Amino acid sequence: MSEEPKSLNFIEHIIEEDLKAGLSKDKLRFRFPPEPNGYLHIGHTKAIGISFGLGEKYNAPVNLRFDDTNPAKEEQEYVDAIKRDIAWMGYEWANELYSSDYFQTLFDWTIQLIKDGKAYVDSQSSEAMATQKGTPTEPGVDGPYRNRTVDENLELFLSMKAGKFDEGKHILRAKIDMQHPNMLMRDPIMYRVLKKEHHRTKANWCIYPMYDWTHGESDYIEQISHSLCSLEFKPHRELYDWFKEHVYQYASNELPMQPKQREFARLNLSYTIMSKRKLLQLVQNGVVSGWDDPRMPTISGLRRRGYTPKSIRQFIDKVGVAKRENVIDVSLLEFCIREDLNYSAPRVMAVLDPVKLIITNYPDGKEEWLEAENNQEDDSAGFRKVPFSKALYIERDDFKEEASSNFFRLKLGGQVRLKNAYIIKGETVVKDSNGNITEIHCTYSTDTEQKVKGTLHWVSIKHAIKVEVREYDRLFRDEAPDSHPETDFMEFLNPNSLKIIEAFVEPSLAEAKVGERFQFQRLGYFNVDDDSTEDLLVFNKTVGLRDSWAKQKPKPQQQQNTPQAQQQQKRPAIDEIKKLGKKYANLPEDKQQKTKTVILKLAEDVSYDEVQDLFNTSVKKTGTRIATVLMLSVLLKNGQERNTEIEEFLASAKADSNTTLVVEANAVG
RNA sequence: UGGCCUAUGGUGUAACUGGUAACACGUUGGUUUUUGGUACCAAAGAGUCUAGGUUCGAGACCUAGUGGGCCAACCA
Repeated sequence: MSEEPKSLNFIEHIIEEDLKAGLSKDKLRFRFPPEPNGYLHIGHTKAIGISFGLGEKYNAPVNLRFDDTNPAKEEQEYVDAIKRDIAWMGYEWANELYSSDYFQTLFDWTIQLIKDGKAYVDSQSSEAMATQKGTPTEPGVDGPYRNRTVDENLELFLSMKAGKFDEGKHILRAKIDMQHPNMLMRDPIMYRVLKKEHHRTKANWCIYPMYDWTHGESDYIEQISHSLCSLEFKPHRELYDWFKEHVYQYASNELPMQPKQREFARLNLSYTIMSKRKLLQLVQNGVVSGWDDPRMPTISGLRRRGYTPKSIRQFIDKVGVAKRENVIDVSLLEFCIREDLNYSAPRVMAVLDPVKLIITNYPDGKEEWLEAENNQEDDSAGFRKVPFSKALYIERDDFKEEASSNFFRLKLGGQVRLKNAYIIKGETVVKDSNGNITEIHCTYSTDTEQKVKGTLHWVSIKHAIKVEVREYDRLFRDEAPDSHPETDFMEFLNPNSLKIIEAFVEPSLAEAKVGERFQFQRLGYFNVDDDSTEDLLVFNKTVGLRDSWAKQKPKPQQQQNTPQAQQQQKRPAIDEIKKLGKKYANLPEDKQQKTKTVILKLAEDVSYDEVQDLFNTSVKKTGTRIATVLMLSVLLKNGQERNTEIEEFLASAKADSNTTLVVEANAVG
């Protein structure tokens, strides 16, 4: 089987070029560097997929390195959860490492930097330092302690390490350039005093290195070839390189490889939030049951919801890697899980919203065990038996007393197939005093060869198992809940994101184990939740089946073409015309006429100044010039006075080689 | 009043050293079907933000403009 040569993303291009330029393939090494301060979410799976994916592609080691330099926020619980999630995704790390393992090396290098006059101790308040630092648009100024002697710096720093100072009294800064246009280069902090116990180094240290100092040097120590991170770290690269190049002077013999940081755009998913801080808020406020609530975009939440590792990896693969901001539609994630489960999930029958169906010509006490195919997509899946009897449940939705011919389900006088069983015909209904249907009566026929349009799923009431089904909707009603500066994301919470249903399933599910996934036929994919007990099975709805019937139902009132309409309204008329004009010359004649009418109409909203800008459009851009002539005709008609600019433009248009342009220009006169 | 990144169908990603846009999701039809699922077939949908330039030729290169993003935590 020949694989299609898949096109490379920009990171793979960089690696290929490095390889071509002489980098030995066995020097390739990657890393995934989470901070253990929260659970991994779907956004992280992109970063994981990129670095571990590269490792698989080039057969290179990938380290799992915990970036644990802030004892105030980090916990062992998160370390464990992160390892569990990455392993579940099916990735294997070469080494489990911690930045805290490098604290001593980092410290030693720091002493050298101080001796070389590249770092100094500052003893001001954080406010004073912030003021001196300037803003993105204004340069900073040097602080009063910037020119301490090497000896003084050394002594102070050693005292910091020895615990002689309280938090906040002194910090160590790199000495770079307070006027630098990149704020990160304005003497960034390297160490702060933190008298906190670290989850690994315990009380060994009371000074802790900052991210920029630690992260790059950790890459360097591990001899990472390509250090991949998300876009917001782009400005850090300059500092990353600064530290790296200085340390390289001390260690190039033992550590010859200088890592290369490259940045990609992080993943955003519509209708979900991707900030660890905000996800923590949902957990702490009890909005969800925990980090692994099936509505959470965390890996553990998706796992509990029934997503497979394969589907998530597939998703990440389809999403691609680039540098522009993006919002992925959740429908792509849903596609990936359906695609996977379609091949692997056994089919069963379950009724979520039951109504009783009595087969009047079926003998009272009789029951039959009929054969049912477990998965028509998988020949090895085999068959099982399902019980059939006189009284069944079917979905309330699957019956209407009367309906048009495009309703393929059961109606009075109509025939329909019961999946894996017989063909039935709707006869009468029984209603309660409110007019609600309580029973449907029908007759059955054993001639299953007949062609009928609809097939329904069902369960035998006598044999069915009562279970709990949890149906989920999106957690937020807004497409981008955390992108509104005015409104807190919590305002967009969907109050109906969880629906608990009492449902009935076929008896073969009695043995279902936690985590097992099924297709409830005609409904969707479900898995057995951790909350299941001996007495009650609990199912999560992972995702519904595609439903082209549901799509037909919404009344034609709801026009959903709003995005385009909005775009056109927002766009200034002049821009719209430019765009139309650009392709004008290449259009067939009938389309040209239509476009012309549109341009003439839009031109009513265009000012002379806007048109004037286009007078010196280059000669070869005929379409734009035709549009300009058309706009001009409207302006002149509306009272614009002729001036020399206009005359010159028209003259040049009349002299053009393009006949359409000449015709339009002559029409203006 | 600065620096950096970015701009391709509705969405996401492609287009090897420049040779006139491809794939996936979604959408819409159709065929098959004991799941209104799956599978299969087909269609619509962008001419690559705008302008200028280099070139025989630009989505790609250069310049400017515009839109979007990031940068002022003793967080990572």
